[in-house]
Amino acid sequence: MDYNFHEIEKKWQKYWEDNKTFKTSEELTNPKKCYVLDMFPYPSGAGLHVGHPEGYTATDIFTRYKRMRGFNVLHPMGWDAFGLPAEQYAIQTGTHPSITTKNNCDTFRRQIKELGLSYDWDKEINTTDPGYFKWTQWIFIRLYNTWFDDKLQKGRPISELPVPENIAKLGMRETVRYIDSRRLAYYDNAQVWWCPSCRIVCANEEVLTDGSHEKCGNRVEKKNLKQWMLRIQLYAERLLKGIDNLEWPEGIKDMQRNWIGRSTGAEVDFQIEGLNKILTVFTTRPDTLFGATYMVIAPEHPLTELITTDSQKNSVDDYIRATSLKSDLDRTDLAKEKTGVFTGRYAINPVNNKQIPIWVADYVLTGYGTGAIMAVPAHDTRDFEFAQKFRLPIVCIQDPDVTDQEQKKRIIEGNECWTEDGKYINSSHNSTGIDINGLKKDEGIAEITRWLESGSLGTAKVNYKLRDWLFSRQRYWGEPFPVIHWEDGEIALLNENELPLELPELEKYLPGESGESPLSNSTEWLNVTDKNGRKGRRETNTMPQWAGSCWYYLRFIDPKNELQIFDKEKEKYWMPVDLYIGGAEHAVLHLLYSRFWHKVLFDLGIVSTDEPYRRLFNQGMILAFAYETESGAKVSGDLVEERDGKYFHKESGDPLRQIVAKMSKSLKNVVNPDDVTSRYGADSLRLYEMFLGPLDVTKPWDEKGVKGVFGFLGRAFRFLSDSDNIYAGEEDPEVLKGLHHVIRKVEGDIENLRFNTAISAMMIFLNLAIKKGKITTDSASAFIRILAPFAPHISEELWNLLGNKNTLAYEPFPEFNEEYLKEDSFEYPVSFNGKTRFNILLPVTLSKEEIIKIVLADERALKWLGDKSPSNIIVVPNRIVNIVIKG
RNA sequence: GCCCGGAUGGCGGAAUUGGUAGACGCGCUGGUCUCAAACACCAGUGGCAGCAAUGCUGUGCCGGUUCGAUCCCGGCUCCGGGUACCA
Repeated sequence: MDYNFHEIEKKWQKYWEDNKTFKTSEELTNPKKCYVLDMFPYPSGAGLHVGHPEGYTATDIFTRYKRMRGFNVLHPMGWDAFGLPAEQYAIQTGTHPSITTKNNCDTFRRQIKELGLSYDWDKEINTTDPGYFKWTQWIFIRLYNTWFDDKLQKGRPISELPVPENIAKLGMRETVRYIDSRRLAYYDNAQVWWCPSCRIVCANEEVLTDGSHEKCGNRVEKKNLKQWMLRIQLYAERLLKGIDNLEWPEGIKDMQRNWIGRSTGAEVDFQIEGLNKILTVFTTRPDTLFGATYMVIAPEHPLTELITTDSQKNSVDDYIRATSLKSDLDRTDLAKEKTGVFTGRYAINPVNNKQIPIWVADYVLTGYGTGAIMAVPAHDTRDFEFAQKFRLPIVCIQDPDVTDQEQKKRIIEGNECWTEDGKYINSSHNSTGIDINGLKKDEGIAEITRWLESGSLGTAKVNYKLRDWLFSRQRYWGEPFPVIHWEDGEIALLNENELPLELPELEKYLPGESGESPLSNSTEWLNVTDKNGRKGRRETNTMPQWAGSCWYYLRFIDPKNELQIFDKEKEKYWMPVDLYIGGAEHAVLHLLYSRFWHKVLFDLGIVSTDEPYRRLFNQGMILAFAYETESGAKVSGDLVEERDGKYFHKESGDPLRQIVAKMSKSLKNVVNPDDVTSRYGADSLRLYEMFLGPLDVTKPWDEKGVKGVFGFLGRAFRFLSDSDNIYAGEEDPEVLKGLHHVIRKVEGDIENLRFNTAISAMMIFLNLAIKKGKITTDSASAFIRILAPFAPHISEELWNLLGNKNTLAYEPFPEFNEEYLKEDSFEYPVSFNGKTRFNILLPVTLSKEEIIKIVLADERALKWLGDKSPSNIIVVPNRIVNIVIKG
């Protein structure tokens, strides 16, 4: 019978849909549960590209396998549908984003269904649905009404926040201000990145290192705007610690750790000479205080103006003005050349009471630590550069652990910077009583920190790079904040029963140039009056796209619940997510934000687990071939022709080079899954995406490669659909061994997400079966069931042809039997001095001595030995024989 | 600069983590079928030498450990990702 994949795939997709084959069981009694989640897509207008099915197929194989192993499976799909493209389209065409969104979702859903993915479509969610974002707003209210108890390291309801007496005494206004200062969500005047092209603020994380906006590629600027912020910083330690117990790729864990950027050190107070003020610095190296020869404060530091002496005022003001004009891009770009100005003022080094000058320089950042540093040029490369440029003293206080005497000399003389360990020198002082000479770094840090704390000159301190999260955008197509700004300055949140706060209809979607959201155009929606006649305006910013994706995995559990965010029992049953697969581009932001929300919800008793995603896996990107000329100019795919395996420009005839690049519209190398499905079928597409290589690496798409798996499926179908090849009775021992081998291989490979080798093993088995010409019904049945998670349509059809009436989706996955895998002989490779010379088939029961005897008696061994005798013979049972000959 | 990956035939990739390098697939070559092509099927296929048996060589480069190294150690080169004056 011919492999008519069109018909087969249509038939079974209809069957699954009609029978709701993949509907999640609402019985929460099966102790074996498995929640398998894909990173849900933003439904763009372009439709699916071949990158999407990669992750989706992987999770689908995993879930289909788990179902066959008796697990109760939750495997949902939905749409992260708020976002800029739909809004930009609305600006251009006037089409409401909800219409665009709906159309795009319909396309995505159709395409995904055509891949035969076993989602429970009754669980579908859409972040733009008021029934969904009602609960996003609800969580925002929770964040607003939560404070972080530093002692307990836990978020608690704001009603439980103790207000210090000295603040309560100051009255209502100060009390409210205090409480507001502790809320996890706060409204603040923030210096923010502004993208003039998108007319939107961006989170720090959305600005690339070259100063461009991640979304559009245009330059961003700094701007001061009142914005909503989330105090993710307070959760830094929890977020960091939580990483350790996760079954995530180590690389992703490292990225999150680096992003949180914990560093331990101390805050040290320096008296400012001639002012009754203290300048506090953060340092990771308090042990190097004796080498601190100057200090630096950031230009934006609040004390800068005060510290500056009259004589230095002009030059400092000029410097501050110059840095404020520099974009942050320039500031980091010019990292090589340090700049700065002396303030005219001195501070007192607490370890030796020495006067040290205070400088202003933009290599010190306002946002990190205290915005001021003590500079130890001998032991910090940045300070060293600065000191060299401005001829500031460089005092070495560590005898470096180096063997090179020349280098040692340079370091001790202050001509080279040393940041590694060494014994302290020049590190004692009579009047302060401190002496760490001779100690090493770890001891020195501990000793000085103890000394600082005992004299109340400083404290041990932990700092994090992680910044608070800028949580508002000047956009229409996002979740509205459930917030009203009253004319008297009060900020009030809506009551839960007023949710969802929906978006108003607009005529114009264009945001204002100065940074106000398009929502400010909607006067009817915007202006509110309370029952006392007090006037107010709604918050016109909307939430960033991260908001909806921060908690969607929770809503999938109970998507239609109108009364609660989800049913508590269901949450308890399904959480945590057992396997989460998506692109590595979300390694930091989405996963960190999401973990943060989850921890807050956990602290408030809303969810039952501390972490949302137990096991994470990142699929690699799928690249495509592209073409460039000899000079490296890229050529659009439709202008390329192939002749004899070489590539030429269709118009100019110039020879072209084949390269591998990201799929992009401009290169015209985007592969549309629909094209592949129509030519080879969904099963082939699925199989090929998995066969291409390991799931986690980037790999190039090669259309020709699909033929390989298509051929495999075709052979499988023609062989197994022909009843002449299937017989009842005893299986051939070789086939039986092969079958159990492939069962074991596929089972292990699915658990470890190594689908490429699983497919290869199935190919090997099929080749064997075809060579033998026939297999038993039992073997055919088992083979079809191990193929099913990978290529479900063809498997259902073959299962049906085998005489089964029902879907195989819940049939047991075959178990391998160790008995059939046992070998009674092994073909030993015999090597001489490590080089394999011949193979010899021996029973596995032989002892080492017997093996040596037989091998040495073999005439091939005699040939290689010649007249020499072996000095050593190594026998590794069922592995290898190695004969060592000296000379 | 720092952190994390990676480098294996013409190509995508395998290799039980120290034990026969190149599984499986693509491509290519030859053959069967066909008027021909496509499909399908059979055989071959790392490189060099040889009619062949066979030999030599071979996992980015240099060195080391080992009976034995794609795998471990030291030193490089190149490529990819992340991050960047974070004190």
